[in-house]
Amino acid sequence: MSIAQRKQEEKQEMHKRILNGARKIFLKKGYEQTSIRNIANEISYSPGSIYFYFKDKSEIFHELHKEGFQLLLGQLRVFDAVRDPFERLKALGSSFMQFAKDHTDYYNLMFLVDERNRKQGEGFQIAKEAIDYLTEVVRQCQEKGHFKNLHTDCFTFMVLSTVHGICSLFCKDHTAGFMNRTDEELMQHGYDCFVTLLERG
Amino acid sequence: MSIAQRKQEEKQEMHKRILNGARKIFLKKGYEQTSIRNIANEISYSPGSIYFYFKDKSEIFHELHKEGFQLLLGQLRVFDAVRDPFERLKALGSSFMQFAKDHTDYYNLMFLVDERNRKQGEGFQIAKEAIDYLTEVVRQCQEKGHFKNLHTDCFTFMVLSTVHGICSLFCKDHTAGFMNRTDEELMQHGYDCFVTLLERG
DNA sequence: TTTTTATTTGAACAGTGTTTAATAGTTTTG
DNA sequence: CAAAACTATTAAACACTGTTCAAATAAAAA
Repeated sequence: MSIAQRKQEEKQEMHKRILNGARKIFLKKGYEQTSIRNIANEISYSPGSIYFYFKDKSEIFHELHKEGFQLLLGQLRVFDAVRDPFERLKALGSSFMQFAKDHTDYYNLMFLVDERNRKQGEGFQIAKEAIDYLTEVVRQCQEKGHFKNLHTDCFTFMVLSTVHGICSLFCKDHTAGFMNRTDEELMQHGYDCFVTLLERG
Repeated sequence: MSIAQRKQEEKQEMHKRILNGARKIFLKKGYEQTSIRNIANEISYSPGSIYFYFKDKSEIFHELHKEGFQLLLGQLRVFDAVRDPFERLKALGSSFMQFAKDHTDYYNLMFLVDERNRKQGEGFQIAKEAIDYLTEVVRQCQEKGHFKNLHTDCFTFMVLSTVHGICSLFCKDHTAGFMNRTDEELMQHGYDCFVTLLERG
C-alpha cells in the first residue's frame, strides 16, 4: 500500500501545484483573462497535463470558488463570540465588506461570475450554509425585537443584497459616479446608513 | 452634397446593421461568449468589415451599454409625474428591478461587466446623470423629513446598492440558496422589506 | 475613361480551450 | 530479471478567438 499511497500523494501534490498556479493567475487576471496555457506555464508543465487532473477550466475555477468561501466563512466565524445577535449581524456585514476589499478577486470569482451555465453542485452547498447561518442570526435579532413584522427569509435576502450590492459596485468599479468620494468612504458610510436604518427599524 | 449625404447615410445604416446583429448575439450569449465572427456572420459580412466601422469589440459593446441606459432612463422618467418624492423613490426602485427582470442581459451588460479595464468616457456620463437624479430625489425626501441625519450621497449610494444587490443576485442566478422561494418572491418581498425600513427610518 | 477614393474581403498572426496519439517512466506480473 | 501493464507527460492538432492588413473590388471624381 505504501507505493500506491505515495502515488496518490504525488497526485494530490500535483493537484495542489496546479491550483496554486491557477490561483495566482486567476486572482490577478480574472477568469476570462486566464488561459490554461498561462497556468501550465506558471507551473512549468504542458497545457495537456492539466487535463489529467481537472476536467476543464471551470473545474479549476470551481475549486478556487470553494476555497474563497472557506476563507470568508473562517473570517465570519470569528463573530460567533459576539453574544448580541444584532451586534453580530452588524459585525458580519462589516467583515463581509472587508473581505471584498481585501480579496476583490476572490469576491469576483465567488459572487460575480455567472452561475447560470454552471452545474450547481458542491460549491453551491457551502453558500447555502452561509445563507442559513445568516438567516438564523436575523431570526435571533427578531426574537430580541428587531425588524418587527418582516419575513425572516426575505429580510435576510435584502440584508445580503445590500451588502453584496455595495461590494459589487466596488468590485466592478462602478463607484466613480459618486465623485469626490473615495471607495472607502462610500462603502463605510453607505453601510453606516444601512445600519442606522436597521437600528431605527 | 447629395452623394456625400447618401454615402454618410449608408455608413450610418451599416453602423446600425452591425449594432443590430451585435445586440442580438451580445444579449443572447453575453460579452465574452460573443465573437466578432459571430456578429459578422449574423449580418453576412466579413469579420474585417466590422473594423471599418468600430475600433474594436469593446466599442460595439459600449454603444449597446449606452443604449441600455437610455432604455432604462426612459422607463424611469415616467415617474417624474409622481409628486411625493418618497413615493417617487419607491416607484423608481420597483421600476429598476422590473428593468433587471425584463432585460436581464442588458442589465448584465450595463452593471455586471467589469469596468476596470475600460476607458471611462461618454457612456459613463449617462450613468452619472442617473445617479445625480437619484441623489436629488433622496434630497427631496429628506427635505420632507425622511432619512433624518443621514448624509445624502452615502444614503443614495446605499439605496442604489440595495436595489442593485437584489438585481445582481437575480441576474447572476445566486438566488438558489434561498430555496422554496421563487426569484419573483425574493425580489419583490426583499424590496418590500427594504421599503418598510425606509418608511420606519 | 482614367484616376482617385471608399469599402470589402480573405488571409495571416498570435492567442484561446480542449483532445489525442505517441512517449517516457514506473509498477506489477510471469 | 524481463515483459507486460499502467501512469503520467508531452507535442501536435483542431476549431475557435480578436485584430491587422495587403489586395481586390466598387464607386466617385477628374
